[in-house]
Amino acid sequence: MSTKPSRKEQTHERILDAAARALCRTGYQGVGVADVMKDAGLTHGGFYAHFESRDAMLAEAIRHAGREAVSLVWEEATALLGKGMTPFRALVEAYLSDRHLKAVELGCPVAALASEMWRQNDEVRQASRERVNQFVAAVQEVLPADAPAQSAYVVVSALVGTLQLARVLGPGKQSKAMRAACIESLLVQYDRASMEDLSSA
Amino acid sequence: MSTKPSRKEQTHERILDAAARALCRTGYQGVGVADVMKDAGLTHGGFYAHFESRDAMLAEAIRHAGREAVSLVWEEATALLGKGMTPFRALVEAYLSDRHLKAVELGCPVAALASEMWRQNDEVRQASRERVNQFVAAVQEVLPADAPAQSAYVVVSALVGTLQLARVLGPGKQSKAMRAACIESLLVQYDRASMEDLSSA
DNA sequence: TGTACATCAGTGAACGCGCGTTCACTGATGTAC
DNA sequence: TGTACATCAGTGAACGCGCGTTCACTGATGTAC
Repeated sequence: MSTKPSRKEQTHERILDAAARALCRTGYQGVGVADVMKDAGLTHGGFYAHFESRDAMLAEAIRHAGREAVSLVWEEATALLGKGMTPFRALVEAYLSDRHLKAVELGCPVAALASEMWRQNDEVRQASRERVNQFVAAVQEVLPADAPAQSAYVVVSALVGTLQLARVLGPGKQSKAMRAACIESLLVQYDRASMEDLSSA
Repeated sequence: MSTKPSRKEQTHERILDAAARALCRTGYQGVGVADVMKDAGLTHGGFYAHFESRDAMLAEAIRHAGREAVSLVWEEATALLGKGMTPFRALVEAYLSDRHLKAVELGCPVAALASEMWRQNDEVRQASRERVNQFVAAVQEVLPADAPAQSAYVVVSALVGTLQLARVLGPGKQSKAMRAACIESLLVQYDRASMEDLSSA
């Protein structure tokens, strides 16, 4: 079905890789056209053969960053599922794992960008909003069916807020303790079965 | 005790007002020296008589923004206290009020800046960290004494995350509903008395 | 298979612009006598 | 009270720099015959 990507498509992908990383590392305003191209092993002049504008690149980069983050968190969560955790708990623990805390460049763009999102222009803000909604939908998938409406939003807010604060305050014991407290709070609310496991252990 | 502020001190305060507003509106990287001075009714040349550098201004502006936010949220919370709410509930409802949602410029700098904080240089990051810690301390004050350790962090994360997401997704019914869900979740966890009021009403 | 040509991804110099910072200067304020 | 002078907050031109964007060009790839 999918044909082998052309030379240009491969280059495009490399630029997006660099752009998504820069986006999570430096924020929307920190992403420079020349730097991104350099990271992708190119000179800046070729940029406009790949994107209509810097903003168009940002919009694509957010989607790309979202895919990268899903793959990182999913990988971590799969390992935890293997240890017998519920899907909800695996997601929460993977999201607040040491690995995700440190891997800003390949991690969740919502955590990396949330406070800047509303300031962006329509194109970029819309792409950002979609990423948030996809995150909410993913959480919805692993929530018990009888969870109250809007629970997925509450969970996402808690995860994003906690990861952001942990990155500002940490690393250290404080970061670890506050992430653990967030996990416990979410399990108490939405995954009683896991909590009983915890307290009996 | 406090003497009348000098002309220069008054000017300094006007610059900080403008800087704090710009900071919450545009993020760290969006704050321009010339723009801030213009907003304060001055020309850009005088800037370095007031601050050693742009970063020094940012650090002061965060502290100023924190004071502004405390005053806004406190004012809103006081009104709710008058209606008989517990201090905890008043704080949570004030923080997630329509007014705070809309008043980005005068609102909480943690919500406005959290995802950018860890990227700043030592001076600015340190000032930001202190603001976070003061927020946590304020929440600690209104939490029941028997709340688990780290609860204040969990509450702050939830509040900050929710306000950020509400600003990206809203305004509209969705924003209102998700804020209400966050409030309910926090009351269930940390203010059972208020929750019983709610369910009996 | 080999040659001639068209296509096209990527190069690098150049552009206008806004930024943070510096500095010689101005004009108002306040002090000394 | 009035004059002369020192202080100092604020002005505006200038600087070097990095940014997003444009464009004429190069050199490699692929196609036609």
